[in-house]
Amino acid sequence: MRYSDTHKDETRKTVVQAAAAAVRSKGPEGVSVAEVMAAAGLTHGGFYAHFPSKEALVVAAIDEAFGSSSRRFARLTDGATRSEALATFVDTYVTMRHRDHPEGGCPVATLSSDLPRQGRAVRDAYERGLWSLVRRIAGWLPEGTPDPESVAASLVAEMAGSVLIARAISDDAEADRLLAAARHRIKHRMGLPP
Amino acid sequence: MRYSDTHKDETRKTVVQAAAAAVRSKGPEGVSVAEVMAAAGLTHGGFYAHFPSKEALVVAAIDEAFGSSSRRFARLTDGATRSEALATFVDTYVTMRHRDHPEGGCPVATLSSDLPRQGRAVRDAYERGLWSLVRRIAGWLPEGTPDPESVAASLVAEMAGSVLIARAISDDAEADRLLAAARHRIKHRMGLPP
DNA sequence: CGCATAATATGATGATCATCATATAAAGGC
DNA sequence: GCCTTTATATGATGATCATCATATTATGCG
Repeated sequence: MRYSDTHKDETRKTVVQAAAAAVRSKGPEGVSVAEVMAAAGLTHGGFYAHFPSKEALVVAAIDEAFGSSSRRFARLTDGATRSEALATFVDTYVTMRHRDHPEGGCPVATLSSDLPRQGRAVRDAYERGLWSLVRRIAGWLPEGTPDPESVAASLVAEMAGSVLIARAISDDAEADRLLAAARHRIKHRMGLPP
Repeated sequence: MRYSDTHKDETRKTVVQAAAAAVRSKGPEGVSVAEVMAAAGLTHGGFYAHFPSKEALVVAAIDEAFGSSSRRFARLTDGATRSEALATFVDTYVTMRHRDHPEGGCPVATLSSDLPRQGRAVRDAYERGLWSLVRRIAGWLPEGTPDPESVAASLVAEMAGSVLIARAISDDAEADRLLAAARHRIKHRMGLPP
């Protein structure tokens, strides 16, 4: 073994992270293999030593995107009560920062409309990530909430939809106003303090 | 004038309608000029006699998509009261039929994540259509609703988000369950009868 | 310090696509 | 029925891209 045992794995990880950002900012079709490799500091040629196809990269990128969001929220809500965690989530998600940084944001608010056009492997990866997000949120709902998964899915729908709409609005102040209103409405509905 | 005055206009309209469907089912980048022309019963060559660029076609397609949705709902809600119109809208939008037919559905639930990556002309067309949808819905809210536009935008967010999520869920029964739950929750919140 | 090999780079290849140049066809006035 | 003009078709062109074949580099063992 001429290179360290971990060298290739580390390279692969770098590529996947570059892809996770690129896929979110430019879409699965909008990004080229060469571009991702360049972003990872490499050239396109070595790509097929790491992935059997571009689709496999997209799958890994989606897993990574959901995973890193998930890890970030786990950190943010560590030790918080259910309602604190939920409030933190809403306050972090429905924001101008999220609107303006799709590359690091929630894949649901970035890839949703591309998804039905992707191959099965990509759709499966997305669905896995989506369910894990929904289940996490369902776990933050008040105990005894009936059908918590569908409530959580509705919440994700409204939050992601709000960010998507805010992205379509060119006027920053207007977008900000809509996001703030959505945030307050959601928190009010969930019985959270403003 | 060797062809009838309206011949070219009619052809153009056919092309735009084909594009409106194609853009929604395959995305602005996923669709090719030749494909759209073929769907309209033509070959690709004549395209530039009708449009200066593919982008111009996408703009026209988005206008048409929003316009035809808008005309359909105007027909459906003709003569209805505000709350009837709103209920009809929710019951038509948050459905499996809409989930399964993006090509004829709401552009918000189909193009949202592609949009930030498009050129200004396309984004402007989308924003125009989005605002007109939001204003239409705002007009159906109970009189005296404060900040009706942001309430309407939230509604669109939740409805479009629900359809997007339902499209990501491979299990039809599960998707149906989520949509029904979202529909009931939205109507309940708006004070509408189930 | 050189060598075997894993990791990456360079450089095709063939496909798809927007765009454009040129050729053909259709349609109504004469 | 023919001829002019408008509308459409055929057929490049150059760009981008996924994929693959081959060359080069870098690493640590002997």
